[in-house]
Amino acid sequence: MAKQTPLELDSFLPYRISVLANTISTTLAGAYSQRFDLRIPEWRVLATLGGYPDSSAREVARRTAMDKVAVSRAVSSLMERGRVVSSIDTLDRRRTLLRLSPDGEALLARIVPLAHAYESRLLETLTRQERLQLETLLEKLMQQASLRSSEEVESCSKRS
Amino acid sequence: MAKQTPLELDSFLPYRISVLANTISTTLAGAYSQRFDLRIPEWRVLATLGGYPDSSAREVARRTAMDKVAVSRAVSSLMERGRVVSSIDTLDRRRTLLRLSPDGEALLARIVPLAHAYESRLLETLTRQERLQLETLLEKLMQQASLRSSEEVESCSKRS
DNA sequence: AAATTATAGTTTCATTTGAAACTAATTCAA
DNA sequence: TTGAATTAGTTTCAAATGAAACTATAATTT
Repeated sequence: MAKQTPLELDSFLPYRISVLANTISTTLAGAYSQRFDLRIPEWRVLATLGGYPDSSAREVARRTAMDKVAVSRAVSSLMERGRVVSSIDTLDRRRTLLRLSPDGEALLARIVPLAHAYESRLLETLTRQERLQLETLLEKLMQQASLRSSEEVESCSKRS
Repeated sequence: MAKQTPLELDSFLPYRISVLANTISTTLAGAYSQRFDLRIPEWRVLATLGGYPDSSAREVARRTAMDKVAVSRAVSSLMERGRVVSSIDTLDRRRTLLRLSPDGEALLARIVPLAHAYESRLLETLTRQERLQLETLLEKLMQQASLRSSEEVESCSKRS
């Protein structure tokens, strides 16, 4: 032990969550990325358009918490491969409405089971109760995480 | 609802954890990155060397789950700024032993409270019980996540 | 209705990242 | 012990990412 609590990285929550998330993303992406030639941002757009056809890029960005550049690139790539088709919104010609092509639908239909299987695997060692707890915890953490977290943190550092 | 369960991204666990982790990392990094001219990989190396002086780059990589290239770059940058010093291991001259300089120690001492404050903030809405549950859940999830997750997933996709 | 401001989306450029090749030291095997 | 295989760490190159500038359309102000 050192001066203060020396910050054991292994038990530091932000770090643990980051490692967990990374492991999950990488593992899951590994299951479909090369096989379907689909990177994570594309997968997210695909899944979103599956649920919300005729979204604009902006709407997809909002739903996925991706930034608009990432969405733009993912959409281009999906369109090149014929997985997404677009049409101009006649009411607002700045907007492009996006939807899956039949190919895109088919691809999504193949990946969804993979995704669900992986999710099940993650959850399989949890009891019913623990799954409910997880729900609660994710919600609470997400809420705290996205608060402008600066106040305490800043005041801590102002002096020194 | 569509064909099968259409994969609502908002309730898809891998996605939720990824968004949470991203939000946390970004927020936390925002609190020290520009102020101390320290990026996330550097911060991780710094924190690790604080706890485990005279680690080799390899050891740091293992502890932080970073890859060796990232460690190498972070170490270079920390050394340029005089925050880390190195010495060659006389028993194995391939290895470089790393430790914090006094400056590095001082920097770490300033950031640790910020990190702890942010962690506290994340946890502050959780009851004592929920914190224990979180502990259990993170462990279980991490264990499942890092299993070669392929079996089920692959078998699912082989056909179709 | 002309000029200003705002919004949707793309492109550009600079930075970050990762994989693979590389250098140097060590260990193992014949 | 020489030669092959390992291991530590760095460098190189190509791909991914993000911020800011840019284009085009729409909404607002005067």
